[in-house]
Amino acid sequence: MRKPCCDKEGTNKGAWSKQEDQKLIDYIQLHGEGCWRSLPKAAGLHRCGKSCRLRWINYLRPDIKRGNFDQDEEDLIIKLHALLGNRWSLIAGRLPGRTDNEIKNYWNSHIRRKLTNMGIDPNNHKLYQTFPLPNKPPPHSEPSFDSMNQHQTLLPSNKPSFRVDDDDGDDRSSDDTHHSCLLETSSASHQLNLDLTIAFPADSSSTTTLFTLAEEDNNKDKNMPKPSTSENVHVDESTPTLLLFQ
DNA sequence: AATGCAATCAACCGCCCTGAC
DNA sequence: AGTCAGGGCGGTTGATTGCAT
Repeated sequence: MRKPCCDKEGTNKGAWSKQEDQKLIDYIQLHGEGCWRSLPKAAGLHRCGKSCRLRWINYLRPDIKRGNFDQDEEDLIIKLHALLGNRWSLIAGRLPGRTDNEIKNYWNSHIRRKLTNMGIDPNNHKLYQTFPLPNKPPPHSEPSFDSMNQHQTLLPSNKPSFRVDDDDGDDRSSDDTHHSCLLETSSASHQLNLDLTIAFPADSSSTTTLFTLAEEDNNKDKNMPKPSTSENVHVDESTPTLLLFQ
């Protein structure tokens, strides 16, 4: 039986106070990161070590970039998500100053809905099927592309007439399909402008193709869950995957 | 002004991986 | 080889905020 990561009794939970933040900052500046389990006691914090780690990594680190995501970042997230799926830490690794938690939240609150409204399934980055459902009107009025957002770099040239599945929110059952767009070639996919010659927001020297990123991450990321057969991100030149990224 | 609802996001939870022993 | 602790990750929750009625 696994021991809990910390003693639930006597530990604070919920929002961090300024004093707690300062204690954590002071301690880490003095002793550096690491040893999270013992850190709270040493720093005089009544917090779980994991909570301290999260607080530091996501909010207190000096190199955290706060504020809204710009369009380049958003485009990059979408493209990386198409390639990597919900591997937020990997995606975050390509966005300097952004954390996995922040990107995950941004994805779930902004991008997911935006793609859905554009007629793109956020889970697999494919256009929704366009055949109409008999006797079933669209769940709500046709989304207005103009009202959605200013930028439409992913926009297909023609918007779909119907959406089969609204799927706004429940993605739990579709994990297996994260990379399905990488594994098949549909005419719809070809309409997506997934040009990779994008400008990286912070580090232009890292301008490279996602093809390269995928290989690199596959090689270096030992933590990456073993992909199921349908989830394999491995880039194989024989697959149609690259058609999306050429 | 009050209320209800939706959106946002900080934080927690539980699982998994890795390395040390 | 097996066990355990530490750390990392993705999914989910819940408090807060903003907007519509």
